Amino acid sequence: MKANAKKLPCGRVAEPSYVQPSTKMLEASEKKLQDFVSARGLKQSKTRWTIAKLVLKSGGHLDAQAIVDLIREQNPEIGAATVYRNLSLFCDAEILKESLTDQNGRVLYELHEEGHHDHIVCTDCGQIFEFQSEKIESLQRAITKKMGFDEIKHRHVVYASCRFLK
Amino acid sequence: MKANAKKLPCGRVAEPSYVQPSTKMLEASEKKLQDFVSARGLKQSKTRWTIAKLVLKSGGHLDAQAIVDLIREQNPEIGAATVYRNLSLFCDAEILKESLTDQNGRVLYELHEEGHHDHIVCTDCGQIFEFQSEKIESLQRAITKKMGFDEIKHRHVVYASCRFLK
DNA sequence: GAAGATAATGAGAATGATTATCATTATTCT
DNA sequence: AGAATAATGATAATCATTCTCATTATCTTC
Repeated sequence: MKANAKKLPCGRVAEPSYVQPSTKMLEASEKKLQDFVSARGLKQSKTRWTIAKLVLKSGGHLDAQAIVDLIREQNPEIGAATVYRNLSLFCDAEILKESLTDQNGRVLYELHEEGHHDHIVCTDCGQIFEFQSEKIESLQRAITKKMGFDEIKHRHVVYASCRFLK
Repeated sequence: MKANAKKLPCGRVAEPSYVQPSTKMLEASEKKLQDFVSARGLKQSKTRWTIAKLVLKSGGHLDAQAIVDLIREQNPEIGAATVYRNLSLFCDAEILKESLTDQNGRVLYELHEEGHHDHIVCTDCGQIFEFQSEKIESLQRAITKKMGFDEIKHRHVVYASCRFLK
């Protein structure tokens, strides 16, 4: 069983392509945020860094509410509005992105990494898994182009079950 | 230019695969709703049919609010809550389904037709286009299966622009 | 076709997530 | 240190959706 494979509630093993962000990745994101703040003439804020570090460390795939809870659990003095404000700023800074919606239609945030991937949302255990397929991507690009569009982004989410019984 | 092709705001022509629902389709949906109501021991309601007919005729790709507006424009006496209640019921009855989210994350309803298709949302003109690719579908099924999941449904949405200038 | 049972409705209250407001605090620059 | 202003926290406002409840409409049975 690979290092990042996960034992599912059903007993089977799936291997989420998602991996805990590396130190390198974290540092790159922090630098990106740093640069963004400088470029816009914003100020350094202790609170913002507290939020950023926790969000990055969490690895993403959380909705706004879950992030608010995560932050406030350890920092009850930080207001919910501030968390929302910073999530929005993090997306502008491209260290986070809103890239899929869960079963309930809530947007999930994830780390803004290079390289595109799509998602599988497990409707039983709620976990998010990732998959990549260059074939699918290129087919999709070809179709989109043929129809006269310039693709900006896409969301390809499979809702699937890892039921106990087949 | 084909019958159902649309001239886009940018001047180019795209051909939405979506076609105004046929009489046959509408009748099938109405029968389905009829059967659903009977099977559940619900009652015939004039209001419900008013809503159903307008929604089906609209062809879908509208969010809940837009549907509420559509109904109330012609039937101000119908309450918003009733529209919501019926949209939910229509999904249970499988004459409608929630099958994609627009740029703003709002769920769009569309007619529950046989045969799956994916969507392109134009970020300029807001129109919804459909595409089908058996190749993409089968690749996706294979990947999902290999990862140990049973696919329930998927949402594959391309957000794309038909800008005036390339 | 009246009576009783109950589904359906409309109005408005309640909810829940997100955004806006505003006075206060923190940061940066000079 | 002082001025300028970004950032914050608390809370009000907003907005879509859901819930409540009294009333109305529909269906069944006789």
